[in-house]
Amino acid sequence: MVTDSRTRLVEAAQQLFAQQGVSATSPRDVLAASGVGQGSLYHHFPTKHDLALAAVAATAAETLEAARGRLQGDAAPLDRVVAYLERPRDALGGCRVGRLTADQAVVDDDGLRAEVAGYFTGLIDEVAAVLRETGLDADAALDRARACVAIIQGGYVLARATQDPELLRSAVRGFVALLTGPATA
Amino acid sequence: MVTDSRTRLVEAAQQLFAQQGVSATSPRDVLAASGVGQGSLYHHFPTKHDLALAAVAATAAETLEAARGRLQGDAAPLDRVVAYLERPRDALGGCRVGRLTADQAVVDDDGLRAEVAGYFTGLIDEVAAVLRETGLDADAALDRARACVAIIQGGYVLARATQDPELLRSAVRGFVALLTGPATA
DNA sequence: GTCTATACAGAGATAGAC
DNA sequence: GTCTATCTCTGTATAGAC
Repeated sequence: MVTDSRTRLVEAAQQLFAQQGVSATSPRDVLAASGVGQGSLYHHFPTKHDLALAAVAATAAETLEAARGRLQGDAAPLDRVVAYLERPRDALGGCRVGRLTADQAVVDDDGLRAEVAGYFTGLIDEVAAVLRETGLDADAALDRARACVAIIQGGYVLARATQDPELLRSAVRGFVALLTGPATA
Repeated sequence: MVTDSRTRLVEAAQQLFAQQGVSATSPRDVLAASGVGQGSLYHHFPTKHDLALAAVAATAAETLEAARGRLQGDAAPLDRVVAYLERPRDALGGCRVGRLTADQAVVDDDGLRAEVAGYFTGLIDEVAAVLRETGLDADAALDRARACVAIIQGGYVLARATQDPELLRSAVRGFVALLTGPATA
């Protein structure tokens, strides 16, 4: 079965949003990338907003699921968090979800922002749950989980600003050294 | 002496870029905000790119200077870093410089990106220098300085995503607890 | 469901008068 | 140096045939 127009449109939009953001991506761009005709786009998605919502929701869900997979497993809790932090990333591309927070049109739209917010709260909750397994109390685990997620997002910013993936790795290294304590530092 | 057109244009552009980013801000927006006429804009800045360069450079320089001021002083080195991290910030607005890294047009432009990169490398160097005063070796200080800068940038992302300034403060709290060690944690 | 053609606003810039 | 008028291209969407 050939992929249908609707699916191709959403997948093309996801890719373009990851590269250029939502505001900078036009319906025409999506049409060209998907190979679908103009009539089809506006049949499936009456407005650009409808398409954006579908694409952002799909990206947020996929990304959160991947992270959840990594944070679960048999390894020791702290090791799983460190493995999550140190996982290879497309540093120069940036986070497909996090970058959207710089797009004012996304933040100003309740529907789009809810998808982005859901990704981050879901990810933070997951990390916090793993940290609590280490014996940390709930409040400290939440602060520390937010720091874990923030260090990745901030590392992306540094890497993109300097066009040097090493800055993401370096920031993570500095953080992990603090996280694992004097024993490993 | 009344502020001249050129200055008013740059200041208006700085404000608009902080709110909407570079790509999303049109020359017309800048004209309206500055109260200057169209002829003047294109007299002082032949293209939008010229104006963007002037405005981004000004913002990067101002922001870096402000940070330097905070990181110098008589307090103990680690206290100065913590004070820098914990300083009140416009969490929902985001970093005026860092947010630009999500704008592909900025990253793809060597001139604009150089201004953004200069801000971050300057800031990181400053933090690293202060951390070395604590006795940390150069490599560890650099990793840790990058983590400090990244935690702020990442905290902004979380705060904007959830529209809740508390997430920036919480991420910083989690990081500072690790940074100041068991003594304060 | 999909196609082509068309509409209309705004972005970015130029022209030429003052 | 500053003004108004104008130009072209693209973003976003609609119309109506197939």
